[in-house]
Amino acid sequence: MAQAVRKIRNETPADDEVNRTLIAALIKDARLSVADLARSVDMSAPAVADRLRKLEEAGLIGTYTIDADLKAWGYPLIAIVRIKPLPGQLHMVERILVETPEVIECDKVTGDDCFIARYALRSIDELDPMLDRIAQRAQTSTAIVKASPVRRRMPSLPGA
Amino acid sequence: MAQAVRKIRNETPADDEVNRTLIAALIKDARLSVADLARSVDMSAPAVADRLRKLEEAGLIGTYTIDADLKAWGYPLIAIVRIKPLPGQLHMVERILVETPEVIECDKVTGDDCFIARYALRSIDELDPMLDRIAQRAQTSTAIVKASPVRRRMPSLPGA
DNA sequence: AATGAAAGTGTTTATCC
DNA sequence: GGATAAACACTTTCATT
Repeated sequence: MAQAVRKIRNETPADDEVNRTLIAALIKDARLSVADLARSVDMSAPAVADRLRKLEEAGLIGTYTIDADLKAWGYPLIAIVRIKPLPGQLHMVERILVETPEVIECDKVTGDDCFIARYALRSIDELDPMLDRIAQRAQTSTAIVKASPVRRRMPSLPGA
Repeated sequence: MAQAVRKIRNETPADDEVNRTLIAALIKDARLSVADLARSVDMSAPAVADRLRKLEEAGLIGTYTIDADLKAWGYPLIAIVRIKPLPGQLHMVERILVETPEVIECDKVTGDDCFIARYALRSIDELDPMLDRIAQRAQTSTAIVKASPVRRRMPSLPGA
């Protein structure tokens, strides 16, 4: 009975303490072996491998990837730029943003500004040339990141 | 001679075609076995394991982690909020941002606004309550993400 | 949905080049 | 800095519950 109720409410595989533990462990170290993960939740390796497969299918685990400090990659400066394309220039501006490797993230948003882009820069000297690429096609407003009180993180898991 | 010159210019381990291949492969799938990575660059597994260790030490590989679509986690909405704390409220505002799990990224920036925060929201109904937490302490300006032309990515590797 | 056992791979250390 | 070999550990499949 309680089992049936639980099943109905269990919309995603993360609505389960074990799966939340596995995901939290993989956020910290995506290369942990299935054997290690299994030991940490006191289960067999095949059972954990099966859970991982289901978490991947459900999208709760999207991809396994690496993170690195941009400073170590030679990009000590981050700029956040609000971009308001001039009439008729929206598609061209978007294309330039997508094709510029220094643009490490770009969102299209509601409101007066249309795009918010994050640039990784090797030095402050790169900022002007970078913005010149869209200066004729958009109004821009730039902020330089001085500190990052919250580094990229995932929010609480569903059911946590 | 050429070897010596190359050594001098070789400031980081990524200034090397093999290492760039390894990093690119791990960005796509951080769980690739050392054996698979070794085959992809036509080297032995111990040699590749040694390179990974050095890339980790140099910070070019920071952490192995997972990425997931926030929709699959139950957060279909992203808001980007510019935050200008009222006089004397800066530290309290920063503390609230850090302690709010829905704030998945927050940068302190130059210019008129002080913080730029990214919120993951379960529904549009969550937006007002979320901003109310800092409304008495800061002026805010909110944009809702409609699309993401550039999803989080790393810029070009040094030497690439 | 989980376990245990077995076969196939992968990892790691030591040694040598 | 890289290769090989051997010991050890992990992964994956299958039969069972």
